Amino acid sequence: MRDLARAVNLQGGSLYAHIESKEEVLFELVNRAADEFLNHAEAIPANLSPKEHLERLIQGHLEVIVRSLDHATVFFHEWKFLNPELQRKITARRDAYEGHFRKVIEAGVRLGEFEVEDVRLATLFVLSALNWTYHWYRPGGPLTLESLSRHYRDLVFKTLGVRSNRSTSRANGA
Amino acid sequence: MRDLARAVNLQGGSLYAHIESKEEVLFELVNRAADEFLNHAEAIPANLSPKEHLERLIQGHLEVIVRSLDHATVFFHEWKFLNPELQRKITARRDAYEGHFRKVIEAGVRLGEFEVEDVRLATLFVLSALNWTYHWYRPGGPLTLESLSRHYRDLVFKTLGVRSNRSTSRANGA
DNA sequence: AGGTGTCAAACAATCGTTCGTTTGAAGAGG
DNA sequence: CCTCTTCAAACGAACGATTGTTTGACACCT
Repeated sequence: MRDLARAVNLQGGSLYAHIESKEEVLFELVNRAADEFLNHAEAIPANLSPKEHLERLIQGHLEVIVRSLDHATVFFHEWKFLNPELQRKITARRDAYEGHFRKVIEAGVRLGEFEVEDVRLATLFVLSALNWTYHWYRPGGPLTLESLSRHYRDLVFKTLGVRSNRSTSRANGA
Repeated sequence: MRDLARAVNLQGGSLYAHIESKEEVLFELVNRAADEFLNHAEAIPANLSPKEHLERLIQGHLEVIVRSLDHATVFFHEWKFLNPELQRKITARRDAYEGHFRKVIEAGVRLGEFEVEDVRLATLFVLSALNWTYHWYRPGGPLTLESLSRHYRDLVFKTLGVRSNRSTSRANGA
């Protein structure tokens, strides 16, 4: 808390003129990170095909992680240190977010765009691959967000058994 | 430290007759978790096909995570709190472990078993999907390790563009 | 006797938080 | 223009608890 205070040019105790407790601040942090993910997902138009929709979900997800590495890290980990009631609020939002992915994959399977044995496991698999990005991606490196998004979109599509659209994956055949 | 002491029926300070410091204990924990992963990987026979080899790697990886959730959690996170020198020892072993996956994927691409644009990114993608398992898998639930391994193996194979072996993934087509 | 392991106590540092006081700017009344 | 009051914001010291670790005395085993 004293570190936080110093960051806004305050004495440790002075923070408590503005906040209730350390936990309240943590919740605010985690919850706003949840906002970032959910806002991206909810801003996607509803009339897209599952493939297009999922591509946007992937882009948004990676964008949030890459552009706000710290927020993503807090979102993925620190909610465990909230009290049970606040934890429930966060996990509810996380489940809602996962729902966006699951539903679009379900729709894709229904329309024959995807071919997947177990939608729940496939959703988990895909989201896992995306989430872990915060462990290794460092902005300013050689890999741009756009390049990462394209590669990961292709990998996800393969994972979900997309058949057509060989345009991008037929490059090197040596 | 007092909690650790109580777990072995000792007083807090008595621990220091056996250990150097808290950091030493943490390193031991993280390093032994690294052992678990590496031992599994190194026990795989060298004469397998890339597909078989990768399947064993996936099985071993998930087995370590599922059977020692706590160890895996510590391995994935707590190494960051070691001093730089000890951190290097851990990341070196992690890189070696990732190398097992990368090399087998490389070999698979070379032999035409896999079809992948960027081996590095594909390796990262696959390992990410596997690693995240510790976030949600809970032993004793409806999903057995064996079932998880099979599903994830199929998903990884699709991700890596495996063409043949439709035996397991042609079950439900309604 | 001589280690070895354990205890209880204490250590300095740090934690989140509280509290009484001071500060400084804004508004009211003359 | 000056005073007086008000009030939120900040200070700085202190709180009780907890942190990792050290110390010296005591007991046990060879």
